[in-house]
This record gives sequence, structure tokens and C-alpha cells, in this order.
Amino acid sequence: MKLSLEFYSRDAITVAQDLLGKLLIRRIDDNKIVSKIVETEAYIGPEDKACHAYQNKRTKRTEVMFWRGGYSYVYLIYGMYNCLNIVTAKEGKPEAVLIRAVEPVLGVESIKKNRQIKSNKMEDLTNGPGKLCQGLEVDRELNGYDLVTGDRLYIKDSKLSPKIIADKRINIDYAEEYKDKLWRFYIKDNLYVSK
DNA sequence: CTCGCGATATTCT
DNA sequence: GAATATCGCGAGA
Repeated sequence: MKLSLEFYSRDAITVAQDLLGKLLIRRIDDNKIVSKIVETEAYIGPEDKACHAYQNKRTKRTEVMFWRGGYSYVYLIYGMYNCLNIVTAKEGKPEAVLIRAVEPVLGVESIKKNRQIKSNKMEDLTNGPGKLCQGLEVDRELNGYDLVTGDRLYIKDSKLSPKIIADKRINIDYAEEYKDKLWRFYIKDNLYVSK
């Protein structure tokens, strides 16, 4: 069943860990793509230098992070790739969880078609934030989408309780003391984790 | 396998 | 004008 508003209303670090092993559903018309979340990162607005909403910086782009939990935050990075985030916590608190990697469960053929890669390796399909967005057809049309009530993009509960590893986040060298925070979480020994 | 680099658009200075 | 929560390619080991 779909994750509830209460699930998303907690702080980003807790939600980031709890999201591991959950099922991300992307429905395009009648076509359904199901994938398992295997890697996440937490971003805490007010104090985290790596966060777009650092010091509660509220701009057109970061606006969605100030909403209540359960919305999607999709933004463009390096001019060409989208990244999918899940907004957490209560209204007015800019926190979000970046989905860094997923494992395809259903609809692998659709993902392959969207990605058009030469590599035959399954893990190259979705082992990175830009890759999984391309594979699942996630772009900024889905920015601010409500995962609690929507059915084109949502997250389903699972009974899995994977082994979780906490690690440093990736590619945020500019964040100084915050770059060493262990706010990246992934499932131990999973093939689809980036790096 | 590990580097190094260019592509590219939106945001903020 | 500069920076960026990335990726894929090609060269070399």
C-alpha cells in the first residue's frame, strides 16, 4: 500500500533510511514501471551547506522543499540531467531526500528503451540520480507532484528490512564541514548502488 | 579497471 | 559571468 503523509512528515534522515527497500512506482498511461529504492541522501535545508535551500533560502527552484512532506522535488542539474527528490517534514521546513539509485523490478524493457545505452550491464540502467530519472521518464513536469494522492508517481510500502549502510554524500565538495556528514544511505551489497 | 573532460541550462552573483 | 546534488566516452594501465 501507498506510503502515508505521516511517513513523509518525519525528518529527512529518518525518511531516507526508511525509504530503502520501498517500491517506487512510475505510471505512464497504462504502462507501469516498478523499481526498488536502494540508495538515498538526506538534505536538511537550514543548516546543510549542500542543500539548495541552505539557510532557508527560498527561491523559485527551492520553493517545493518548503511544502509539507510527500511532494516530489525534481530539478535540473548540469544543464542536462534531472534528479528526483522526496520532500519530507512539515510545511515551512525545507528538507528532502535525494533518490540516488533504484533496482528495476517491473518494466525493464521500458527503462531500456528510455535509456538507449550501449552497455549491456543491467546496473548501468538506474545506478545514478540522472540515470534513473531518464529511465523512469521523470522530468520537471513532475516537480511538486503529490506522492500521497497521485497515481502517476508514488511509493509503495514493502515488508523488506534491508541491511543499511551510512556513508558520506557524493559530489558536494563545496559543502565544507557538511560534506563529511553520513547522510547517504544504501542497501548493503546491492548491485545497483552507485560507485 | 581508473582517470579526465566536455556537454549543457538554470540559477544566483 | 560562474557555478553546479551528473553522465558517457575514450585513453591508458
